[in-house]
Amino acid sequence: MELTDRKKRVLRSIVDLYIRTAEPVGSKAIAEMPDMNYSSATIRNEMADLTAMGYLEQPHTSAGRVPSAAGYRLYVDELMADYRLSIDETRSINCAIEEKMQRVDKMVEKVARLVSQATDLPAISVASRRGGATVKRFDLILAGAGSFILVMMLSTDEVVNKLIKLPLRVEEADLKLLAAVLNATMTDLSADAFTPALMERVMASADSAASLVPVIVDFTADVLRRQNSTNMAVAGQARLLDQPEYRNIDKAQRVLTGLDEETLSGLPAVMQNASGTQVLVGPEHVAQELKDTSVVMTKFDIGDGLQGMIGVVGPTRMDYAKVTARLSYFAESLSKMFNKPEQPQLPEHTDIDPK
Amino acid sequence: MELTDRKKRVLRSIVDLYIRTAEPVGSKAIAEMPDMNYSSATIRNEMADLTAMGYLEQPHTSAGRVPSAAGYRLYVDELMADYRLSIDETRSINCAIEEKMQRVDKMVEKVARLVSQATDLPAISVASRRGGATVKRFDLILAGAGSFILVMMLSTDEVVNKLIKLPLRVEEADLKLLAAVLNATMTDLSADAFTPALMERVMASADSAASLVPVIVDFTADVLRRQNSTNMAVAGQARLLDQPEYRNIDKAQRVLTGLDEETLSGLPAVMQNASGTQVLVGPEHVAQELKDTSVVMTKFDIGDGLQGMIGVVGPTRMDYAKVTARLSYFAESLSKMFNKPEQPQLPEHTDIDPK
DNA sequence: GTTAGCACTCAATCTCTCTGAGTGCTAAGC
DNA sequence: GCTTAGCACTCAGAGAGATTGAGTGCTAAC
Repeated sequence: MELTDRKKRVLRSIVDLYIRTAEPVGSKAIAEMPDMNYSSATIRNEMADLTAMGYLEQPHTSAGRVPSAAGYRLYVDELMADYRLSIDETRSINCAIEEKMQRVDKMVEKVARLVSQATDLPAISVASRRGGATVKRFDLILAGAGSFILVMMLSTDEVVNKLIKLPLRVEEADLKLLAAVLNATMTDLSADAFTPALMERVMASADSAASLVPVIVDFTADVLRRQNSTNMAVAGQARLLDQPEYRNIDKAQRVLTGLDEETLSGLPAVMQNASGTQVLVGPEHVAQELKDTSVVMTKFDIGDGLQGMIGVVGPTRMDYAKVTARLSYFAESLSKMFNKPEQPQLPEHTDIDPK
Repeated sequence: MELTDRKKRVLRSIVDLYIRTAEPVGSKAIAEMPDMNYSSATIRNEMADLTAMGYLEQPHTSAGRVPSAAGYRLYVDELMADYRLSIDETRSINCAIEEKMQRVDKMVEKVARLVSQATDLPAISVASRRGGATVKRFDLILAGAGSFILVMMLSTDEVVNKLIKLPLRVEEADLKLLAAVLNATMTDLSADAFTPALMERVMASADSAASLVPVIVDFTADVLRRQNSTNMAVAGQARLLDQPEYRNIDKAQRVLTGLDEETLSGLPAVMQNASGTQVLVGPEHVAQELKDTSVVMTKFDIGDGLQGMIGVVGPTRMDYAKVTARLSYFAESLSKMFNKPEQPQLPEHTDIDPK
């Protein structure tokens, strides 16, 4: 059977209406729409065809039709109209973003909260690092009898440090020597180069300071490994319960259980090679728990070798056009914000962890 | 009317049973309990009295009784039996804790998740700093033409750093001078000492390096302020829906909305002066959204000037004895873990933020 | 190809009754 | 004077029909 233009128009109207009402859509409702100059019987025939083709489903005989996953897919890819953000919407998104974002983890949390607020749905926000970091330079600063500070400049232009306390005397001279050794042997190595063999080699060259080596090597490897880690936050889970499909507690619970950082950790991978805004409809999903939801995600650039991602989780019947529009605008604004010219007066980014 | 011993026994039995069943408790059920050698009629009289005294409530005439907030209060403070953890329980808590916890923010998240798992309820975990930090020492390391690294050792024994890039040449000599000035004027000052006046004083002494001062002063003030900040995580919100009282979506939604970091930020303050495990029953609450829940919280010591806190949010009818027991055990284990003798082989704590 | 008409289906809603758990009160018993 | 058996009363909740109405598929006429 062929998917005529009229069939597409009918399908589109059905999805639109279903998105608004969350109720199965009947032939009469479609026939009565302004641009639809056919009787309900005709629409009924078309609907029967669309059902046969797999774009619609019928909860039970005497109910209207509901879009199937394939129906949504078609809608998202071809049929849906662009949603234009109102000035009010852009303004409220903008001023939400304006606030300073300092640490990455806090930033990720805040972005998640903002996105959730802007879309009235649970939101995810991720910051992940591209590629492996290496150490560009080591410095050691004596800090007291048995303690010194290890400072590492990374290839990402970040600086990482650690106060190391040992139950033995540390001399200024040892540190000087050790720093030289470290800079000679351990710079420009990625995380997986930190093997026991390397450790031995470094210890051999370190001479009288050999006892300090293990702590440093372990720590360095740890930091590099951690550089590849991703930061993720979820916010606004409770908003899911605003959606009529989750008035059913068991459904709601299943989805809410799936809405934590651990279960969602597979999402960034899906976006890896994708660009622009991505819509995952129901069954295409990663996490089992989310099988009757949809996820809309989009990437953006944070700068400093970081890759940002924001996304929204909602019922399969969500207003894709609106959500996509808001998400894209959000992503664009965030990209701009993070990549705007640096102002020398202000710290451009912060490497602290107020433990 | 006097609260006789028998009345207390009846009340206790009612709360116990209600905690188990989540159903209003009738006189017959109490009368049939092993140690209760009275007829249901007698119990009925006692229940009528307890209702008059405000410890019980009646959903409707022909239903049983339900404990009121006052009833729970009395139960928690006086009546409830100690719950002994089974070996299995302690073991599973222990091995959950065993995993290494590295960064504070990650640690807080993980603890929240563990606590939630151990109690089957949504959990909160907080790490907050006691008292104001100061800088003990400044170091400046030249890192390139227009950039240098600022390293600060704090009174908390933490080390914080920042790579500063400026659109001007920086000389080794300037940095030496500046470091001396900073160490002379800006050490041992708490966050609120960082006024514009201080900035001017420092700039005056900094001589040729004066242009570097603003960035440094701002950053330092910022770090010190941030040192007082608290880290909070919430986990397992979805578990709330396991509880029969939250089969009602609207109730569930209200509470879930209240279960985010922002709304709960008032909780730590409540614990400020309290010690041991604290039970907040319903109306005594901070957040409006949580008015028909209870919160059980307990403090523990993380070391390094950090104060930990874990808590659980659940229906007013939660198994206080069990939750309290698990929480206390958890807190104790965490205290032990964080304060165990340092092992020189391993980094004892980490000050990085892999932005 | 389109549409009016009609018989059919079936979830949802409403009404009504019934059931039983639970109560309060009274009067008899220890 | 405390305890208890007994009884009348209340009322939420479950279950059984009956009713409604939105929606369908099919057919025959336009």
